[in-house]
Amino acid sequence: MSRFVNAAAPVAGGTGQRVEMAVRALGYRPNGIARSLVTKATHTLALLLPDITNPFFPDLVKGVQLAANERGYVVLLCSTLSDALTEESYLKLLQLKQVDGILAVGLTMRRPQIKRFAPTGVPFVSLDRDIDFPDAPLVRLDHRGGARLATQHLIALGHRAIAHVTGPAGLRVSRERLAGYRAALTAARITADSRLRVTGDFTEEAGYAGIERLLMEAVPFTAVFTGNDLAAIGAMAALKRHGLRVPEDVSVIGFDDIHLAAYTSPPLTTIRQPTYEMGRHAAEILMDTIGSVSPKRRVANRVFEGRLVVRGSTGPLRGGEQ
Amino acid sequence: MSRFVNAAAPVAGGTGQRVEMAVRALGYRPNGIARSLVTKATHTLALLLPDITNPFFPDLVKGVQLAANERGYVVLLCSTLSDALTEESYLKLLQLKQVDGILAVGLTMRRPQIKRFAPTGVPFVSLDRDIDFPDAPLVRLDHRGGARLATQHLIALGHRAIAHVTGPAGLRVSRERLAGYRAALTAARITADSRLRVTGDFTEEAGYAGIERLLMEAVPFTAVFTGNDLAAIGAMAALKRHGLRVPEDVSVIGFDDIHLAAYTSPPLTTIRQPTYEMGRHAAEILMDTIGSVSPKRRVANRVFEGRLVVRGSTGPLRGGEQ
DNA sequence: GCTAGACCTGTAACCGGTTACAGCGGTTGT
DNA sequence: ACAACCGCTGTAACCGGTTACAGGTCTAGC
Repeated sequence: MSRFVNAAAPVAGGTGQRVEMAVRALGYRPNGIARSLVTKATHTLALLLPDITNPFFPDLVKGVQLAANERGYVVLLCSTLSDALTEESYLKLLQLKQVDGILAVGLTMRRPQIKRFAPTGVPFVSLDRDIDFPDAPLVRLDHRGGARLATQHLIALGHRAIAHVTGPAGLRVSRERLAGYRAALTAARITADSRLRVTGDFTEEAGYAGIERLLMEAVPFTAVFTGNDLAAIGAMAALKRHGLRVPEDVSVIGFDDIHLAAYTSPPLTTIRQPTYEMGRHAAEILMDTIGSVSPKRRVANRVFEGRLVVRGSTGPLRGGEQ
Repeated sequence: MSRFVNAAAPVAGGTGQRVEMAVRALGYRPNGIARSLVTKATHTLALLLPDITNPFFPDLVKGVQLAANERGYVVLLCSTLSDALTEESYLKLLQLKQVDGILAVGLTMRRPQIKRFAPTGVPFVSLDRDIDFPDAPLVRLDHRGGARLATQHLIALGHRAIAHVTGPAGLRVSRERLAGYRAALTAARITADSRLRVTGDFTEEAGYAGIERLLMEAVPFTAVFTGNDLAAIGAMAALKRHGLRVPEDVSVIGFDDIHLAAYTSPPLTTIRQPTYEMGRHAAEILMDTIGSVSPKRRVANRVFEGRLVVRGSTGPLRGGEQ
């Protein structure tokens, strides 16, 4: 039977035909569970991410998905809601389900929980993780570099009073983007004014609120670099609401280059993150480590670079005061 | 063992402790595959959809996901790319993997393929399917009603020359929305001008191209109802590009109410589709039919209604000509 | 003509759980 | 004091495949 369906061993003509007839007659459907039990391979990858609703993720999921399918793998989607407990319970569930590998984006678990999981030996790769996961390759974006690019772009346009709406406090991504922003400022000999920095959380609401707060505190600024595109969209809405034009009065630059960034009004200038490629790459190195007999062959980490995409939301500093 | 981990039968105190110690000492991890082999339940749902990248889907996925998790199910995501062959091969793969149930959005498979799959008896529910799937409950939106609502809104604002950028030709969804558009026109005694109808495909590009085509052909219109929000966003970009203001010169209404509709400029008036709830509901009836011993208890179809969400992209007809 | 080897087929053990059933000690009722 | 019964524990069969191994034919070589 096994020999037949998998064409593993040569089967003489007559026998082959007989088996085939039996297969048809009985309506035989192979059972992958039984197979997995003995082969110990489920050809299933798990993808853990905080929330599929974040427009940043679908492209990544697609990359993972297509790469997986090409090699006959299937992907299990898990929404962690950025909750460490959910993450941990998922991890436990996934090893119960015997997935062949796990791919996680933005884990928030703390070290003790990781320690508990790490020894299980399930191949693991993380995307943009926040903390150290032993022996798991990491694929990530150079957030610092990207943020520097964004800020430099604004500086090149003549802006000096550049505000920054950050991502959620405590996330490494937020810190790195903030660091890039500061680095660019310092390099241009602009002293960073801490009043120009407001904490957000990567949502439109936070972008909107961030601008309102800056306006309320009456700190003058002519440009804003938001932690991501969603926040930039919220920021533009808030600016418009207060009668400020983008980019004439205030330039806005985001981060991620989500699909819709090209269709806002004005179209959003941003830092493009090669999301699809990152997902694809991550899935591929994961499947590579699954296939390899020696798990010791550590795959190197990989960092992708962001790219500046100039659209209509940024413009040169105007002569007058804001 | 089984008795212990599942607390199925009473276990005397002493034995319980001994087992627990052994579990710890040996680092025992239960194997769900072996369990599934005998119980014939994998606690896995599959969700087939065309392309996760379409902003309409993430909310739906989230609904499915959360509902599934609440009952201890896990979801397998499959991108069919709207390709009948991919759909069929996925279906085959899924029954190999012994998923407990399948949830499909917008299948494009033709009847013979369905016939081949149907007898397998895997619980199935479809969302917005295009063709008949025997004995599978269907959850869908009343697209016709929603489109009517949208068109009526424009009519109520005084518009009479209302264009429509449709969805992909051949999709039932497109036809139903078109039918709703026509029904509203007829009810208001406006004769539908076929030159005002242009075929799109639910993308920004199509919305953009649709407007350009209308403008090029110089058919006067003061309002546009696009097949979905993405197309509306593209349409607004095209209008702006040609110096037309929204909503002063042309009103635009979309369909779906994707997350970003509230943040376009102007914010998009649209028909809200309760995507999250639909996903949740679909997952729930699927799990219900899995649990029920008698598969004969057909769950009734369910149709959700769209709701008009008025934002800034529609306004009253201005006095002058367009 | 006989033996070695190649090649195919049948058989049985095994993957790691669940479950039906048998067995055993202890308690209760009379 | 004995039988009936109850509750817990041990055992073995089974889920549906894969795989190692032991035959059994058939051909080829000497």
